[in-house]
Amino acid sequence: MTTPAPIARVMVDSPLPQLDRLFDYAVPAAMAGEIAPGVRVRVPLRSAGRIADGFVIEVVTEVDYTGVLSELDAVVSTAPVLAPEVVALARAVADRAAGSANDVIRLAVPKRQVRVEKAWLATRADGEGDAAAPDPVGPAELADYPADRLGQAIADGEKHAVDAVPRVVALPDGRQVGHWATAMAAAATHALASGGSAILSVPDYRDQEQLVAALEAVLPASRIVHLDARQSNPDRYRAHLDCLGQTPLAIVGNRSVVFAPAARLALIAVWDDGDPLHAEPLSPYVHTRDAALVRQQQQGCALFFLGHSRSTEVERLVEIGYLGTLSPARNYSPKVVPTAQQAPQDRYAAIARIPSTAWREAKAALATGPVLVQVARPGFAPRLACDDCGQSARCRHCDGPLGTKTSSSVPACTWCGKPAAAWTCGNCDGTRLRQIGQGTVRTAEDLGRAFPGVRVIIADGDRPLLHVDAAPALVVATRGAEPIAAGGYHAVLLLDGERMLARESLRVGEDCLRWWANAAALAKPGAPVVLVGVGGALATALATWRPQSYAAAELVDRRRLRFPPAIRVATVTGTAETVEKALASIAGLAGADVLGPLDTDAGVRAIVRFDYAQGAAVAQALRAEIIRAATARRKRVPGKSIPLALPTLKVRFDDIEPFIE
DNA sequence: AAGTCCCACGTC
DNA sequence: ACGTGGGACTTC
Repeated sequence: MTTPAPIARVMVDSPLPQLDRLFDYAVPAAMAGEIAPGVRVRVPLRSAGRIADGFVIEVVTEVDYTGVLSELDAVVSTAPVLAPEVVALARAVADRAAGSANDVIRLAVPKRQVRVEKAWLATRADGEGDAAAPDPVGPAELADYPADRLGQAIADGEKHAVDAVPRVVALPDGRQVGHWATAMAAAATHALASGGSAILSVPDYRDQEQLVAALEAVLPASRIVHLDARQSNPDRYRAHLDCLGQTPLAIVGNRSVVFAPAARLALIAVWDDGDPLHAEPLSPYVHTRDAALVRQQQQGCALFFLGHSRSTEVERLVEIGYLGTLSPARNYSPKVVPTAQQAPQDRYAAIARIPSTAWREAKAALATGPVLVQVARPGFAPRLACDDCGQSARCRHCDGPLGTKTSSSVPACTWCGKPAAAWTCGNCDGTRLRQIGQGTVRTAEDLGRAFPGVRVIIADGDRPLLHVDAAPALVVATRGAEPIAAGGYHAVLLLDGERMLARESLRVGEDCLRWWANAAALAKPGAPVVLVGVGGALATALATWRPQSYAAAELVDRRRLRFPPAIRVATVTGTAETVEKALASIAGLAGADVLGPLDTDAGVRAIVRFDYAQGAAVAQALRAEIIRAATARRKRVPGKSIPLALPTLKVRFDDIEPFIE
């Protein structure tokens, strides 16, 4: 009996939507021993001359294709770098967003590094990886949550919104981290102890630093892997290869870590899912949260969304019963003091725009420890305007807004950085500039005068700072860049609430609450957190430490207005013709409506709104239209022989940018 | 995207 | 009758 000839089903790496599917190739006898799902191959495409890269997805003996099969051109390497569970995830999230699985795979598999790969293959051949017993892991205690609840949830593969404890804790080695990091690390130990991996996604390197520190306190270093954008490509590739092994690992990283290989996955935990850094800016724009939800469904692992506040998306999932909630065993609310703008009593406090309550709290706290001052923007004067007509000053080169970085520096563009030496107003020909607003630098200078003799520390994008000590100091930081103070801040002043709320976005409210809650969580227990100049529902939600109530109220509004995430949206951009056809293709679907189309700089744009239940149908229909637009014959302009550019159609799901309240 | 086939038109 | 150039078509 002869064994049937193997056929490799290959995902060809191409940006073309019509090629985003499997192609079947005969496997030459010489390659039969080398191919397996996940290996990189080179394949002929269309004609002998053209060779494309691809991944073997399956090896089968029978296929539906009736034509003559081409043969694989070459096996690039025998390392199975594209894991089957990653293929399934890429396909599913791409389908959900009417995008290409290839685009997701490009995010999921780092660029090949030959040396790194050879070294990995060599250790694998030795049997080293699997033969050596992995360092043992015991489940760490999840103090502050009801006994065993989180551990049980992981064992049972439950899905939860987890309310983080707003405290700073000291690790055994003395490092200070947010309590959330220790909770996430402890959850990871439960996953690993049960024989499964844990994927831990955080928005930025600052959070990653805390999480890694917390993990190192409870896990052997051999069980921790990081995969993030700041790594060099060889490091990233090495980490990727490590994830392919059989040893359960804690895999830490930023948004793309949800696509890391992890065969026996026991837990996905996402920290602060409302942070915009969790939104993937590359097509098909899959958010960490959505990828995590899809992957949980496919692999049946536990899923936690941890946060000091709650995104409206997670609140929706809680309300429909898709996610449960896990809260700390007792109340850990920070002591929040909302303060309307009051006339400051101290002259210097007036200059520094600090109301008297805040000034008194800061002064008292500075006797014993550090005080955090959160502001909206970095630099000295974040914005400049014409002193004559008041119009915002813009850059001559790129039209970006001008600002100054220090009290003495030349005004410069905040986008392109070019100095604006001899500025004249585009509106009235005025030449004098007026400073608008106060950034970290100016606030620090003003506070230095209001609190003479006190050490002032600045932390913002230009001056990153992760930690400050427990000695008295004024720490002026932009939102999201706040350092952790040893033992917690003795007072926290949230200064620019009004300014932050002035931003035009559907998410201002939840963003502000997230920024304030994350800053409040850095306070020492019982230390005052003064929210300046903001009242209403947001101030109440922060003061009562019930951010989920705010999210729930926000969701009520979004339902009334049919705004995301009450419904889903797809932004459809293209030519008048392609957009019209795309809209026609979904016209019959119940629960879908269309805003537009209207003309924009990027072409004709329409926004489709639809219920979650219609998501698959909408995505499928729009995907078909994308392929149709990409393969449509070029049309000839009557009378001319020049072909028009290919008709294009772009579709982006769940982008809230177009929605402004 | 890009190689190949094919048809139409042009020239001898 | 034969050459060639631009488009349409397809990718296992």
